[in-house]
Amino acid sequence: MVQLRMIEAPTRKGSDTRERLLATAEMAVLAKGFASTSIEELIAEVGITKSGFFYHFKDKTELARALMERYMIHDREVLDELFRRGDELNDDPLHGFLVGLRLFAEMMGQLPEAHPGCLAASFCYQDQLFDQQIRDLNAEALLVWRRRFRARFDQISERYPPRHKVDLDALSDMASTLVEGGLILGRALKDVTILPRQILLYRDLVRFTFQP
Amino acid sequence: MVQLRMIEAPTRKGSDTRERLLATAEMAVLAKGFASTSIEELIAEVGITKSGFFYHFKDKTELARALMERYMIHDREVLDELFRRGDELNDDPLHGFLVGLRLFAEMMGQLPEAHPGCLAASFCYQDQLFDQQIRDLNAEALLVWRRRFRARFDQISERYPPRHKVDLDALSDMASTLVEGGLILGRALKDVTILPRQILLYRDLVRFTFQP
DNA sequence: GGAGGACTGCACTCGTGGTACAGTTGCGTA
DNA sequence: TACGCAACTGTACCACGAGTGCAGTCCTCC
Repeated sequence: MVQLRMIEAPTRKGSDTRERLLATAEMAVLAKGFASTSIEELIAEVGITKSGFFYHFKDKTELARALMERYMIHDREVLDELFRRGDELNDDPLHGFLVGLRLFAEMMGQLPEAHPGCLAASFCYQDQLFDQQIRDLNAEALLVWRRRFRARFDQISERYPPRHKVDLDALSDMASTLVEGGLILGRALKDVTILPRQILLYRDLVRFTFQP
Repeated sequence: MVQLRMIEAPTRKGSDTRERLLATAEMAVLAKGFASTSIEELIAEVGITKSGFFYHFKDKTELARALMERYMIHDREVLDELFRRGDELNDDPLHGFLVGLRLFAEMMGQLPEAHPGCLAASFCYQDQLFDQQIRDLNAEALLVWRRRFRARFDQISERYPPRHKVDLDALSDMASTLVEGGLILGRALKDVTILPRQILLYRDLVRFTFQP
């Protein structure tokens, strides 16, 4: 997936047109939805012609797929950051994770104005517009979160056996659930504090669950 | 808001055309988004002409507003049900609430196939299509949840003072956050068990927070 | 029997996605 | 220095769906 960008990056005099199209499109899609994002507005913003657009994407569907792939790469970086920064401050899997969650909450609170939102959610509520391949990418983007959190909870469970029976898959999914839901509430209520506060509550739940 | 339906209900030979348009539109909007829901498909499904549609709604924006109003009425009924059924089985505010959450989880799990989704979330990710009035309705729909849950947590706190400092507004928002996020995950992963399991985890968090 | 609610029928305009394809520009390489 | 190719531009075109406007019809209740 990363290689995709390696193929087009070193060509010619840079040519970041494709990237600029994708960045512009992502903003527009999160604000109005995919269907209402017109090719005309994208090319006007980026400063190319319609033919230029269809040079980069054979049709609008391919734009959607490229958006999703780009989003997944970025998403993965955010996840890596979450786990890495906590762990480098703390060797213990539980406490490193708790530190990571706190940093994650801070990060989500420091975004400029209302967070733009999540492409996966946007696509999910318009999934009939897309083909199965894109829906699969969307599902995969969420499964990545589940697997990452689940692996961590398994690790934590070894050192800190949970005091009660816990649905660890649900606890793993709760992270993305709260992010998706928190972004929606944050946007609708124009309150950037909602998402970080949800994450801190999640942190409490994780602590209650594992800490002796 | 309820009166709106009283005005049109008793006229003529029933005439449920408007309601059928709204029901059809809601399904379509949740599947494809508002912009991609064509008036043509709605009238084809309901069996009227385009003129008939514009007799009921002066334009598409008014359809959006009517959808939102209809959704809020239904939403409120769901909320009432959640609190009422728990309380009629149990006088204690905490335990009544915990019972209500369990019933709510069961209700969400027994929906036919994948849950259709939430209009508020769909509209939120397409909010630039709508005017301020509709965005305000959308925010209000979410605030209703916050107020209802917050009032209940205040009530519970009196009898069961929380053991740690808790962000009660965040805990209240967590309900709608988990529902919104859970619907997204449930849809994207085609797994109806996700949402009920999130609600049960929420129930655990509430129990841990208040129960001595 | 007439008023009005609930439509139908028709004839438009306009914006946008999408197609097709020929032409242009400028950098890297042989 | 000529060639090739990436990265576009320009033009012309089609189909479809939102939305407008308005005259006409049918049925029911008073």
